[in-house]
Amino acid sequence: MLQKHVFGWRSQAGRHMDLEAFVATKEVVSDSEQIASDTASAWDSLLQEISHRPKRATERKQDRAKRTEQQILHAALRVFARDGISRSRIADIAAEAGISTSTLYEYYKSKEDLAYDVPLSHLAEFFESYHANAASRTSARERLLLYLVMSADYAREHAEWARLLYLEIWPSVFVSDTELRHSIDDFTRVILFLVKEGVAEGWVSPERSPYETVAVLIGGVNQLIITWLLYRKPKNLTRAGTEMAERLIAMLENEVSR
Amino acid sequence: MLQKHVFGWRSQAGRHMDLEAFVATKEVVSDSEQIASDTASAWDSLLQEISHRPKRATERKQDRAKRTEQQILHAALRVFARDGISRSRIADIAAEAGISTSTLYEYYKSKEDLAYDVPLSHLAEFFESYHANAASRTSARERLLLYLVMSADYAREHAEWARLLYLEIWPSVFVSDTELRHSIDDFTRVILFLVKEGVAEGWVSPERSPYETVAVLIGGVNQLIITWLLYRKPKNLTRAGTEMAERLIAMLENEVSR
DNA sequence: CAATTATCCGATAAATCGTCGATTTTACAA
DNA sequence: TTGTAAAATCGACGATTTATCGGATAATTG
Repeated sequence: MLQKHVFGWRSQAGRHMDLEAFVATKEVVSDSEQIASDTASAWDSLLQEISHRPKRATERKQDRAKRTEQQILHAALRVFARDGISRSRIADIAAEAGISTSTLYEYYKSKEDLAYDVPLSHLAEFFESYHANAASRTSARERLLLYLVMSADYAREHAEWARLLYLEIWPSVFVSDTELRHSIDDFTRVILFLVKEGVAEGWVSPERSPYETVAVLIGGVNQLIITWLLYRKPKNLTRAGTEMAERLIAMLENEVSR
Repeated sequence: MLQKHVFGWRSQAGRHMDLEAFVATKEVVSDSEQIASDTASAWDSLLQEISHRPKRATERKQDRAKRTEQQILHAALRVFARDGISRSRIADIAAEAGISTSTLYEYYKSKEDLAYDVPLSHLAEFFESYHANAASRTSARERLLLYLVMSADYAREHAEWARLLYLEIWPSVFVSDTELRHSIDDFTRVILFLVKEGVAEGWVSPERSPYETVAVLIGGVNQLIITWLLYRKPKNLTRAGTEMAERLIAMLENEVSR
């Protein structure tokens, strides 16, 4: 059981992207076509990396077990979203999944462990969904707009999951050193990347710290989502998310064009 | 024990402010002096209300007990901030406070109950501190700037408390129907009030939903604070908070002056 | 089909929460 | 000061929940 911690846990696969991108952009190039292509490839690598981050170290051998794992995750999401993590009982989740309590412990070593694994699959799905939709967008501005709009809309579509992630897990300190933390960090890395591209494209002020700009963007959208999750206001989250995203980007543009 | 829930709990005192403010501003007035005075009084009433929101229904009779209550709150803050709420043990908190576990239950009926009471006193202190500092500011713009800057700075000064509030409690759904939820709502009400004043003063766009504007402001500042709590970046939170606040307000101003 | 491994579960240990009655301390009036 | 009722404290104990372990059952492999 301890072995799980020592290795196999939190694989480092896919961590080489930064180096590759670094090498790629350091190549001596002369025409802007080449540069654009490099940037594009860095963008693809980033998306590739974040959607392929490995989920679990231990892989189940039997089909039945894979089904059980899915049932546990599904049941846990339902129960956690209904009762909140701290009020939820492992026994309830196991019952909901149609297995015994001890079987659940065969899959997850603690309630905390389970809670941190539940949001992962949806997060990966979001990244994949974004990856598909972003293919047609060429400018960083369009990509960023889509990203912000989609994150609000995804929360609306998967309210149980969003409730768990945004209201209970996202800010928690104790997610550190967790696969989930890496995925959450990935979420912000995408925005950071696009903001830096925005500077290159000339519609984001180079005078401002990109990190501060990221905080403004994520903060605004998340605050909107959290308010919706808590009070179901605004009624139409999709539209509010679009308006918020467009407004935030327009605000950034205003900073340079004056 | 159930009685505690039925009454005495979550006092409604101070809930009449809205009505009073409504009546005041509906008075027929002709000159702008009078309007300004009314607005000022509404502002004072708001600050008055939020800093005097009653803390607990049950008041301790003995000096020793009041000291004990303080010791519990102090110990709980330390332990919660160190271990996180869910990992903290009531026994540890009691030990840290120098009392027995059963005595602690004499004061708080559950760990959850305790966790939701801990942030209250600091929140009240923040409001009082702001109230004092805001006295010299006359425009809504200055008051809002001060509010945002002070909230970031207060988090820096009281990092343990901020860690508890921002990373564990603020977004939690289960704070609903709690005295704490009212205080957190108060926090946003102040900003909402100032945003609406900003529209009247002409530097906030009337085309935008005030609620959306509030989300942008709170979201940006909170995201900054959360990032600092998690990663201690940016190093200098006070300066970063000031920059963030000034930037956000400038962004709002940009929306109208073009 | 036998051997091996993976999965599942009932029984039970361990940890933590929360309660109760008895005891001590405090506030205060006489 | 002292008696007394109320307030506060605590140790012992019950209840709930988390987590473990060894064996039974099912799947896989050769």
